[in-house]
Amino acid sequence: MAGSGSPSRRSKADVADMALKLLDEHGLPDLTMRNLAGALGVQPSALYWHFPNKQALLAAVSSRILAPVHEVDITNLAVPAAVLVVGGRMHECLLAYRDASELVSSSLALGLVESPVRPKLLAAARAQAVPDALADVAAAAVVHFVVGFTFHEQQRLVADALGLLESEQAEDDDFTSALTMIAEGLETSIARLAQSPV
Amino acid sequence: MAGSGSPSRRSKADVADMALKLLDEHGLPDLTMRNLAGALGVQPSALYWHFPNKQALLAAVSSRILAPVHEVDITNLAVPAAVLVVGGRMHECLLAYRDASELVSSSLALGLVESPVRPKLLAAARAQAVPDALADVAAAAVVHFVVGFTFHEQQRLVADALGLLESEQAEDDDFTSALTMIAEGLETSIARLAQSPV
DNA sequence: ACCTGAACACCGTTCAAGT
DNA sequence: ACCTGAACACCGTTCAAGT
Repeated sequence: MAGSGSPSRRSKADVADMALKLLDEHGLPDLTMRNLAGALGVQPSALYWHFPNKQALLAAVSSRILAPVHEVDITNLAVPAAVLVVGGRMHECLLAYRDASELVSSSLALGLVESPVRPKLLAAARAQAVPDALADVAAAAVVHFVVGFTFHEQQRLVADALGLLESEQAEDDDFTSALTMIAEGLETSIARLAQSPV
Repeated sequence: MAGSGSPSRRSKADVADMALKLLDEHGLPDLTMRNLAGALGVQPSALYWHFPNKQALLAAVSSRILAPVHEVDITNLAVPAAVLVVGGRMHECLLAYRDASELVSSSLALGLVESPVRPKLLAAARAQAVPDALADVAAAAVVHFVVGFTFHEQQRLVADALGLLESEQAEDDDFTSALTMIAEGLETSIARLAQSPV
């Protein structure tokens, strides 16, 4: 009875929080402006006071999903080890919410949210006197691999839920193996650089 | 005057061809069932005789885009070299049509089209007595990296077209560098395997 | 500052019916 | 075998107007 009589206006953060909740509970296709407005007890048009359009809203949700990646400390790690840690952390973040990889993939591609991997790897590279260019290339390989792999992984989750696939396990091992492959390629590049520096 | 009086029924292939043309000329957002029907001189509902739904249509378009990848011959190459060739060819295929990477990305993730990279790499691996499992992991890394990188690349093309970005060049060098990194990681894995085989 | 109400210009899909 | 016509149940977005 009490607590719903007030006007109870929403903040930008409230809207993004509810969007993340809807994403996780009902998936990206059901995250419509109309459903979101309904969940907030508001008209669809009200959302356009907080965000200029749906893409901007989705970018805000993407930032929330990726936020924990910024917290990892990898400055004292060798660069290949840093690749494994930051890539693994990003993988966890994307798996934490339904359809997160699809959402983040498009936000990243549109340039509406920045990859948390690049600044992390650049910091590690500078602490070890590894050139920025190499960290950039590694960051590109890692972020595309992680997002793409997790996207595929999450789609298989829904296919499994529909009972369409026999679950081939060892999915997570595949992720680690492939990420390790990228890290080892980076190690080779660094070693070659040490022999004939620029 | 002549040539348009006949009923001129469409085949499944005609529909997919026109869809690919529309994709390339107007982009994925404008590739709607209604626009496609209009371009074919047909009612939207007619498309559902040829394809059960839009996803199936898009999968057929994805297959057409990726078809050239099947033609590369890599059986006589070492596996890391095969990675570079097949990855590079896939990159070219995705760049050949507007928004192709976004389209192929979702078709692959939904499992509606199969990756051409995996069978190619498996063939190369078997010819060199490299274990299937390693080729599988490499295929996953390559396909996700290539699709993700090209997706990002194509989004930047539209941003450039809108005059939003100063064109930082060397985009293609970045692709090759990162792909090479994956290939070198694979080489390390193979070398380690040669020292202590299963 | 934050929201309503109503409208605009679209979507994908279904299905009876036509030829 | 291939397509029409009409409908159903949706979308994102805009904008004047309210409080």
